Amino acid sequence: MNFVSLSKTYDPKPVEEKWLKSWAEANLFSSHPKDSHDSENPPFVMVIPPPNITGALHMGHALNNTLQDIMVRFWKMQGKEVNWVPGTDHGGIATQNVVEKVLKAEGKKRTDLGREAFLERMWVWKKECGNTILEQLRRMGCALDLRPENMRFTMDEMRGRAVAEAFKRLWEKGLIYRGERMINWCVRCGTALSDIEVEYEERDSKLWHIHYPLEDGKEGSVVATTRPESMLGDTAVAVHPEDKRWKHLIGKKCRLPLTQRIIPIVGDKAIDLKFGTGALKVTPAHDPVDFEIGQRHKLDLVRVIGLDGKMTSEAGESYAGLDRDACRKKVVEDLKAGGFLKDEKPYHHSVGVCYRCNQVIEPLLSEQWFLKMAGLAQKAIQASKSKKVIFYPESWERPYLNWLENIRDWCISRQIWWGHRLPVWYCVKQATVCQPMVSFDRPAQCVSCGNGELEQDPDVLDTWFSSGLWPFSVFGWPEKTKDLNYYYPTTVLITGYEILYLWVARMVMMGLEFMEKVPFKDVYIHGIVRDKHGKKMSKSLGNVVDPLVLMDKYGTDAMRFALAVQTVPGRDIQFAEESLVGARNFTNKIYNATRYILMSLDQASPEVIQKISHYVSHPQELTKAKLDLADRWILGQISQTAKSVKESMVNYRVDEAARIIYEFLWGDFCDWYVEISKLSSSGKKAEVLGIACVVLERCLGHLHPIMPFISEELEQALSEKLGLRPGYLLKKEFSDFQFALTAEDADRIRFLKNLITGIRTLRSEYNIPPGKQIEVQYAKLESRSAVILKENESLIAHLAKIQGSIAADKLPSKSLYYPLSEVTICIPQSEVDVNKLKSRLDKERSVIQQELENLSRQLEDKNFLSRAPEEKVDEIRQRHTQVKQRQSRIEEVLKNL
RNA sequence: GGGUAGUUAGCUCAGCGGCAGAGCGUUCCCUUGACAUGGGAAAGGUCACAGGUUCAAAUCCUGUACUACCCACCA
Repeated sequence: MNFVSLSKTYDPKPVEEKWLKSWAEANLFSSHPKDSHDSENPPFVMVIPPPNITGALHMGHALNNTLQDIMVRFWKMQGKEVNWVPGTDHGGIATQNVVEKVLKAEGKKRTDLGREAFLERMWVWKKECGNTILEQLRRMGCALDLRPENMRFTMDEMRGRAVAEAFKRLWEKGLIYRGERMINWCVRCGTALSDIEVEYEERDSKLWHIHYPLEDGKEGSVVATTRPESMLGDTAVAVHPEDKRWKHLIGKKCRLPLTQRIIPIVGDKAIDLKFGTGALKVTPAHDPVDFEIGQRHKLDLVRVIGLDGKMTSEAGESYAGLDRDACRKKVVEDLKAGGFLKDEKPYHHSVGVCYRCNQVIEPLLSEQWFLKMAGLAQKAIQASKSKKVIFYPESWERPYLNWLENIRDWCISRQIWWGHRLPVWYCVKQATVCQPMVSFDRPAQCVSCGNGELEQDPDVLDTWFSSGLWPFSVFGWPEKTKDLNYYYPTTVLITGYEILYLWVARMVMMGLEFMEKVPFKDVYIHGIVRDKHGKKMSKSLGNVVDPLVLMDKYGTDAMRFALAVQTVPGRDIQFAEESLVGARNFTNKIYNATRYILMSLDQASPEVIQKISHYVSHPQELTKAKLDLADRWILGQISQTAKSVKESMVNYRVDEAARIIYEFLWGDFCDWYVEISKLSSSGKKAEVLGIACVVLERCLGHLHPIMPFISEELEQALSEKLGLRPGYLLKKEFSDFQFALTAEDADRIRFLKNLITGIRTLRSEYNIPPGKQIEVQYAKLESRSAVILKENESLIAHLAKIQGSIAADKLPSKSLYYPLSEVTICIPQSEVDVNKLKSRLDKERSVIQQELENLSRQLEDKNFLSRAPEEKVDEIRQRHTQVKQRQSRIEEVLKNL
């Protein structure tokens, strides 16, 4: 790129395209396993949370993958062998729903196609959607080896075998069982769900009070319910045994309204005396609590709601076939007509809904496959308590433990088509007699009777079952592969808190069960990306932002930076597009700073260039050169920055790292050093330009994990200009460079910055044009400060735009004054607005007065002097001296006005 | 009902024992030869509230209020 002739603003598009192509061609992101695991220098390994193939990636993915890519690039640059394993997830119900929606638009249902044809459609979808996702990951600059042969998919052959093997082992261990239980049924999706796949939503409804008369028609009990339609399946009324209102009824029978059924009134301690009427209608077939009560009292089960959400024939002639909602209306009407409805109160409560389609969940009794969790959870709890798994931030450990401690068996079977078919085979001839067989491939014959006609269980596994195996299935488990040996366990998992239980906890359990090692050492939990008002992004709210659009508009680096700098571990981001403007401006700043340095290099002689490139390759040599204060300062700053950035990165504080680089690059480097460098004499040029190049190059290195494109572009342009061997930043080895700023130098810089700012403030306040050269007098200058001023005369002149300066013994009259601790700055003027000057100084006086009082109080406090650390006391003393000096200067000026 | 996090400038958020910070927004000045996607300067704060610990609290502890989220079988 020709920086001199090209535009003044950075254009990310061509740069991104260029490097994406270049990185892919260089196969920069692949990893190769070593024969043995080196525990001294373990590889950095991460498996991607495989995106569901439900559509395009959203901002959550952008954040997740930005964070992962930052860690990957960072550790790669630290010289680690890095493997970031890419893949996608089949996404079970979610994906099936998406394709069903597409079919619906064509006027078809999945049942019209049949299982086989439908699955074909699913695979077509998988291919398209998978490619879209790949393209997005690529565009984001993710350092993933996305070649087809390196891609994993939860439903590819290898992962399929892993799933079947895991199922088989758990089955043989007796951890998987089949049974009829109360499960969560999604009427719309037509499948069972596990407990954590049910979400709860607050809804406005009613609480109906219904009179259940006694058998003989006399006054019985009044029950309270939110689900009147379920009364058709009631087989008892339950009251608390100690409830004075109702306990006399226990043992009696009542007549279930709208039916001919006679049901008992039972006493059960599970009843909450304070709720509703204190009497509960018991529907054992359609409510988990009622089911338990039913078990305790040996009640009948009457199923009135079918799998399709319609009332069954058991509901009675007038209701059978009605949709559950319609039935509710009719039941309420009928109760009203029959005089049974005693009350109808507005009621706000939470109802369970399907996490994939938002429809109300129907709890019902069904035969399903379950995985026993207690033992698995116990090991996962231990792993966390013994710090084998560490959460960042650690506040997520408790919810994780809490969930595991209260875990219930996992319903793993789903009645959908898209997923891993249960590896269970039945003998067609004698299904009830012969043993079911568990195997990935179709067994040749029935083990019990030798019959060859076998049928596979129609159910598929919960999509999270295969996800749970991901950290080792990606490496070829159950085969003992080289990959598995070298890469497992992985280093860190980076994911959002919304799938802590669904996924993270399951991976830990499965990893411990099958690999006997935790699947990852660290878990970095990030938040979700919300809109600028703090609302969750959703299609229905219309507040969804497409990462691709943002990348097009502001550049990928800008989007990545904006996300990175706003991400505090575990916390949500309120994301406003404005934040991208700031990030985009930052890319422009970096580009222009580099452009300026390249332009300067253009003007340098070949000898100077050679010298500079020597410095860039051997920065330590700079310390031997004759350095000015500003040179020493910026070298000290970059050293400090390097240290801080690394520390933040190691602790997953990507936001801190981003902020540190931003502040250094813009605040220290551009605003001060580059400006200062502009006045360097030609004799010193090689050193100053050399320092600028060294500092900039290192800064680009630190920036690379966060902003890979622009850093690569500028670094390579710089290398080229300096005639250095080109190479990717990712592979670049920066020699260790440390330069410590002395306390004296730090103090000198502080003084100079205050001085320059002071002069600028006066200029600004009194509308002295920035370009106008003025003269400054330094009144009552200390001898030490005089030396600093003398040594940095031209620097001050340049930055504060002053023409000349003289040291004065007394305060000159008719001046603008700006008292510092060490000197009083005076700008002589023909006309001075004394009142304005006075009011500012008065204000400063009161501020400084307050500060001085605070400092004095501390220094007079014996407890402070004896108990505070010595360096703290020294610090306060020093500050006290400075503030005191400044105060007396302010007083002096005020007296003179 | 239990738990977790948050409450700091107009907005979005850092800071988490030792001078209250950044970005955006606001006001003023500036086309200076990297950048107006820029430079310089300024205004703006009872760090939610009440107690406590400490020489010292925005920061640690306790409680209160509000907000958000998570968990739980409130019919």
